[in-house]
Amino acid sequence: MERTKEQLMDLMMKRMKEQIKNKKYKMTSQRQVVLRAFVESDSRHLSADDVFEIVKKQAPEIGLATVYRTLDLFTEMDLLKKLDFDDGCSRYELNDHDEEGHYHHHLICLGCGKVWECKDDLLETLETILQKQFHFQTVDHQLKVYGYCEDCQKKRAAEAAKEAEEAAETTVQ
Amino acid sequence: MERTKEQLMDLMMKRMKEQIKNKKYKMTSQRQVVLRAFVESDSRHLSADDVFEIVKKQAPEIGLATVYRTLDLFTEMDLLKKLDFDDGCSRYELNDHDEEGHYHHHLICLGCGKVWECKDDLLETLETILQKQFHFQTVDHQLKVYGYCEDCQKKRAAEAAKEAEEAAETTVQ
DNA sequence: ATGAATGCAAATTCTTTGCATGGCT
DNA sequence: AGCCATGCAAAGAATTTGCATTCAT
Repeated sequence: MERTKEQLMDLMMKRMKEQIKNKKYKMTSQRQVVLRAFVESDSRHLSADDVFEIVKKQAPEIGLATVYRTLDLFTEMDLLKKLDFDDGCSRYELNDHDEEGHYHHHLICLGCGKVWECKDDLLETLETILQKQFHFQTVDHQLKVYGYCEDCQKKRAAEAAKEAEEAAETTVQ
Repeated sequence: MERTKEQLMDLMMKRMKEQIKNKKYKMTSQRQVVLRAFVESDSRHLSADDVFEIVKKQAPEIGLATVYRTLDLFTEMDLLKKLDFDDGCSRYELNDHDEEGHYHHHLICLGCGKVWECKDDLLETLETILQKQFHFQTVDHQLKVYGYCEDCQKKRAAEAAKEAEEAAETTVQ
């Protein structure tokens, strides 16, 4: 069950390399260093600037813009998850989805802003459980559900069909 | 069950006036106009700039800064709820919590960005229900829970006690 | 009359972009 | 070689702040 940081780094690197092969991306030292920042860091939720500060130690010449671009890319690659804790900047966490579909939730303290995590084995009477397990006094919650509405599902299906068709033509040629 | 816009406006105005009495706030025409923007608007989730554009028609001299300050104030007063749909700005909605504790959730389409609302009668197998009721294909969700951690609960309790004490002293004098 | 609220403009903060240069593949 | 990725600086966008003035109480 336990996994060392090296093993995690290897796993994430493997996942990055898979995607780099498929798509037209390149492996760069900057990208490795950014990924490592997340694996090594003790704090789970890093902002672009947090990452920048960490990464400058290993690669002093790196630019903040590169960090932003890398975070975007990793999010698109599903290596990271973009989060928002209402603290004025986007934060990111490693997306190591070991158990499929097991999200975790974020408890944000209105007093000190600290963020706690809780597994989602339980979407039962949420607040009762938060109270019991975390002694967290819930004031409010906001659930955001991301996905595709009916229209966009159709659009995407149509696009996928068209792409498949084009791919087939290319192969024939 | 149905409520006209005038009734809603009256209700919200009443709630504002209550708070203005208690605290040291003042009733201004700008604040009324901003509140009205939310009551009258057909779109439920307004950004600061949306509000600014609406409100300029009624009060052309108003400043964007005032809109921001008013939105903050209303949020603090619990008249509005601050939302975040990942579209680069904060949005606000009327907080008319008729049925206590009945939140609603936001479905954000990854394709077109449209936002849907669903009542929270049901925090059962979420995705199944979203699929059935909204034909919404869930890809991911993010639940944010706001409240107070154990430490802050203690701090707040202590502060409340101190304030009560001071108030008592003042009364005695 | 007093202090809170406003409008305006400048300042901040986070993030993105343009472009010349460097570095994977 | 080709072209993606980088660094830097400038641009953008959302939000906040300072300050003189206005306005509610």
